[in-house]
Amino acid sequence: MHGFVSHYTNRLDSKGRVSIPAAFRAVLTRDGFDGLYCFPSLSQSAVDAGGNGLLNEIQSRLDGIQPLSPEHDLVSTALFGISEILKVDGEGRVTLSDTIKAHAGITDQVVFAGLGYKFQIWEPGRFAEHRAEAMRRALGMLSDTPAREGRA
Amino acid sequence: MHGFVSHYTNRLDSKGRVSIPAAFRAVLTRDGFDGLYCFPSLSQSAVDAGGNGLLNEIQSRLDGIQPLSPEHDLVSTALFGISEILKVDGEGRVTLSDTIKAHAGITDQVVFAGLGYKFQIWEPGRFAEHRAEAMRRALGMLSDTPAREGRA
DNA sequence: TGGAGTCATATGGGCGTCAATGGATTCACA
DNA sequence: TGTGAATCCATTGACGCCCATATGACTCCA
Repeated sequence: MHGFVSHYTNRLDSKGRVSIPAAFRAVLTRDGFDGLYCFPSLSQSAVDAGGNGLLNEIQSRLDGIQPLSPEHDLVSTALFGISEILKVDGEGRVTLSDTIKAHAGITDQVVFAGLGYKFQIWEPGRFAEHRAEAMRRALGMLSDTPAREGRA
Repeated sequence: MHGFVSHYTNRLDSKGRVSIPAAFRAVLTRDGFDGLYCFPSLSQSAVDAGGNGLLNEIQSRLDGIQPLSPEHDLVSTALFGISEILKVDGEGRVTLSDTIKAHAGITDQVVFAGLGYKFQIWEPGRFAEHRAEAMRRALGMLSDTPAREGRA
């Protein structure tokens, strides 16, 4: 299996730690990134997370922009500056920062949702809404979009 | 990790010293630059800082401009002439000059924000605004970028 | 087919280490 | 000799690291 798929719900403990689902940890390990790269989603109240696969995706976007330009600063601020690298402990847990928790409205539980090259971390209630919305809109997009390789 | 990523908030002590985040220090050490190269951002009320990686980026930018031309003088003045090299003490702290503090509106706290090949130093309040702005505009820039395929 | 045993994951908590911070002492230079 | 800076030392508080336990799924065997 290549990427992050399926979804899992885990709890935060008293120190704010939460276990990354074992299936996702396996992907991160294979990916070779030490830690968990994550940042608030630009358009949703969720957190985008991943490893080198996600990082490469971001870097390839930045490669098209001239360094030292205001545009480059802007995008790299949004993607690198706002991001955080969380350490993963021996048990596969991370501690979410206050910034991240605030952005996603996370309190005591989170949903991990796989999106292939990355995954998202949601507050369970918001994820339920998002999921419903995503299903409706994806249906519309899939029906009038030409067939494309189904990436995993 | 190759570049400056994530962000940190640190305080200035009574002598105006502030600790460079350990993660950034690690990058600077590997980068091999002794000290901290920094200059006021041309477009923002922040300070650009980094090591050899940043210097190389500037140099390669200058390479595209005809030497001895007024344009070259202008750019090299803006990027080299205005810069300062701050000394890093044994604990990994630097003392920001008055010029720099004035430019960025820094008083007692600063945010270090990684932008990959360099990082920026902000007054926390201004960074919060800038961050929100960056997220909004980056979203716009990224979403109408042609979609790419073939991710890992 | 059912039950016991086994295993892996999720979860809880304690402790040591390091980074951030504050202060003091020494040094250089005017 | 005074002023500012650089180096050194001390404190503390967070976080990384380790060990212990619970819980549920799965296997294997009777």
